[in-house]
Amino acid sequence: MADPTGRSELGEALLFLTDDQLRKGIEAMFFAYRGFTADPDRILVDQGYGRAHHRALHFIARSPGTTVNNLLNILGVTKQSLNRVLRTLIEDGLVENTVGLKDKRERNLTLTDAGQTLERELSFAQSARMRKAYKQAGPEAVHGFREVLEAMMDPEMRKMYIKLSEKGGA
Amino acid sequence: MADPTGRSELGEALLFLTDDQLRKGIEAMFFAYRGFTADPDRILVDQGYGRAHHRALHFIARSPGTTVNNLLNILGVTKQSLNRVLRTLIEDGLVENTVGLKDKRERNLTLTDAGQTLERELSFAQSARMRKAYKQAGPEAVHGFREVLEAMMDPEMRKMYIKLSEKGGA
DNA sequence: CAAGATACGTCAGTGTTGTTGACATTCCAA
DNA sequence: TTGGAATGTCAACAACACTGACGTATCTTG
Repeated sequence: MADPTGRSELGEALLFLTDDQLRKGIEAMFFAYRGFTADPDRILVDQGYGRAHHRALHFIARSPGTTVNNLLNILGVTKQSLNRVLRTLIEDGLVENTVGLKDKRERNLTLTDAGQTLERELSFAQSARMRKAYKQAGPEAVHGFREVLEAMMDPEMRKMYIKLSEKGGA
Repeated sequence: MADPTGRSELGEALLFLTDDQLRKGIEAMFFAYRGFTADPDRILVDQGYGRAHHRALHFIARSPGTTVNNLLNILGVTKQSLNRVLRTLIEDGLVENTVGLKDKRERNLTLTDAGQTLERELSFAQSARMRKAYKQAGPEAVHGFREVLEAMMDPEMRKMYIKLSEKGGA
């Protein structure tokens, strides 16, 4: 509401769907995502890691004991790519890799204490920015924020997202 | 409003700032950004281009005649990195590079007809997803979406974003 | 048990995108 | 006019993603 695009012939109900509004949304996503990743990136550079390491740490922390295959589905990368990242994390003693109990083909991934420490540091940095943004925008805006993001996901990603939300969020 | 997190001891006013809510926001950004870039990426692969080419095309289309330096500030990469992208786009006849009139050190960048065609195709694909998400979430949600994203940007990025918004959006 | 499917890891090759370093051109100001 | 700053270009290198192929261990099914 209060949408000063100057084009009123469509009626106010659809003004938020003009090309200009959509373009603003696109550019907002671009610039915001840069901020979103900036703080963890700074920490990771010092350690010789990249964004891929952060993602792996995050989702292992989120689902301790998860399998490689599950992580693959969540992250949407190839196993070769993930393997490179996991290998360095295991070598550096941040992630532990144990043979599955039920199915010995599987590997269960967990964070070591050192891994948890780094993950919490990254999470804290990213959350701090998110908290500031949330606080500044207010609860209603946050609700809308998540509504739009959720509607923007591919269906399969949305399933993952909801599954994760339910797990931690009840 | 209507925030069913089940934890009421903090008082409803701050429930949207719990660690769990912040984590959901982080994961929503991650999954949504994948969707956000998925459609253009598919188109670009066929052409032998990447996401960097899309970004360059987008912001040249947005500010025809812009300089390399300006683009550098917007995109936040090194000039060498941008130059490689620009070179291929120029070689392929999608972007035109003319010596600056006032300052001959500068290069003014514009899209050729072919460049405009591709840029519109990419923009259309990305906008289509954004439109669907906007329509599904509704105008109020869209407002909140943009509020939060804007609050998440680094100050300098926010300046760029607002400057661009004003240019196209008046 | 034999055969096929599944889960994971690895090697080789390629492409995009980021980086640093070196350099040419142009502008501006002392 | 000369030196410094700004702008843009070329070259080499590193990080990280992808495809394709293969090997091993394990599970599942006929």
